[in-house]
Amino acid sequence: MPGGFGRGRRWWHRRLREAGYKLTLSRNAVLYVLSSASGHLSAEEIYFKIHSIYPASSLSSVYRTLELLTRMGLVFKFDFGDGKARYELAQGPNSIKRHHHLVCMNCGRIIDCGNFGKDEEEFLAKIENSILEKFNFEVTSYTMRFLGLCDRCRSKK
Amino acid sequence: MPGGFGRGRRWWHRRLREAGYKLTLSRNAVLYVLSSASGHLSAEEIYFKIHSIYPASSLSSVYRTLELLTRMGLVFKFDFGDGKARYELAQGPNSIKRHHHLVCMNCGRIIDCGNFGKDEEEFLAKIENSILEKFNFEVTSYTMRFLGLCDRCRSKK
DNA sequence: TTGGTAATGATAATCATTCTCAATAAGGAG
DNA sequence: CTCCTTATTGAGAATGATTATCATTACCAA
Repeated sequence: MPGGFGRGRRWWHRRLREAGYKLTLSRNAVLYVLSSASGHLSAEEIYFKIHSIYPASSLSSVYRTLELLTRMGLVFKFDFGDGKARYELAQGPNSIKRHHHLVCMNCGRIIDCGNFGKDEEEFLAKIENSILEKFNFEVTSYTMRFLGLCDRCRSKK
Repeated sequence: MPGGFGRGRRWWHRRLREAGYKLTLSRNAVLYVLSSASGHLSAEEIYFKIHSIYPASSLSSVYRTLELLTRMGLVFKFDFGDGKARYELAQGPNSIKRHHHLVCMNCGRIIDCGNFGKDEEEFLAKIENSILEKFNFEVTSYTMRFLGLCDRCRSKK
C-alpha cells in the first residue's frame, strides 16, 4: 500500500496516476519528504531523510524520481553552483509560477524570497509580451536570482 | 611575452596586474577566447578553442583560471542544468550588471536576452529596496531566467 | 489472485570538476 | 639582459555528483 506516510491521500497521488505513473513507495516518500521539509534539499539530503521513514530506499531511485517529478513539473530543480542540484516541491496542488532567491556571495547561503506582489505582476506582464514579440519565445515560468551580501555577512564587515 | 594573441593590450591586463596576479599565457588565452567567441562556453569548449592558439594548455588550468576570473568578477558563471557550467565574459572593462536568459524546456537551447530598459530599471529600484528592508540583503547583481518554449519548438507543435 | 511490466535496489560506469606535485615561467631586483 | 623567487602550470590521479545497467520486485488492471 504505497500511499503511506502522512495520513490521508496526497494531492500528488492523482497527478501521478493521471500521468500514467505508478504510485510507488519510493516516489511517495520523496514527495512526502519534500512536502514536509521546506527549503532546498539536495538529492542526498532527500535520500537520508527518506531512509528514516523508508529504509529500503536507494539513492538512484531518488534521482530517478526527482528527474521524473521535475519533468512533470511537480518539483523545481535549482543549481546554485555548489556542485549539487537542489530540489523544491512546486508547493500545493496547483504549481506556483515564481521562485526567487537571494544568494549570498560571501557565505553561499540561499534565502527564499517570495514574489513582489503587484509591482512584479505589472513588470512581468510587459516583459512576457516583449519576449514573445522579440524572440517568439513563450514564457511559462521564471526565476530571479539576486546575488549580494546577506544580513549576517553585512554585519560582519 | 604573455600578452600575445589579439594585437594590442587588453583591458584585462590591467585588471589582473592590479589584483596582484600574473598575466600568464593561459589566463590571457582564456580571456581572449571568451572575448572573441560570444555566447556561453563550457570549460571544455574553452579548452578546445585555446588549444588552437596555445597548444600547451591544460584543462585543469582552464578551470583554475575560470575560477579565478569568476572570483574577480571578470567572468560570469552560469548553470543551466545540463551538468556543465557555462562562462561568459563580463563584457568590456566595466562589468555589466544584468544577465537574462531564455531557456527552452523542450530543446534546452539558451538564448541571451538583453535587459528590458526603463521598465526594468523602475522595477529593479523598487525590488532592491524591498529586499534590503525585508531581508537586510544587499543586492549587487541579479539574473532572470525565463523557462518556456523557443520559436523553433513552438512552430513544431 | 495473478501476470505483465514499470519501477526498484545495488552497484558499476560516466563525466565534470578539483587536487597533487614536480616542472616551468612571470616579473621584480640587480 | 640574467638571475631568483615563487606563483602558476601541465599531467594525471582523485573526487563526487549523477546516470546507466540489470536482475529482482511490487504496482495495479483484469
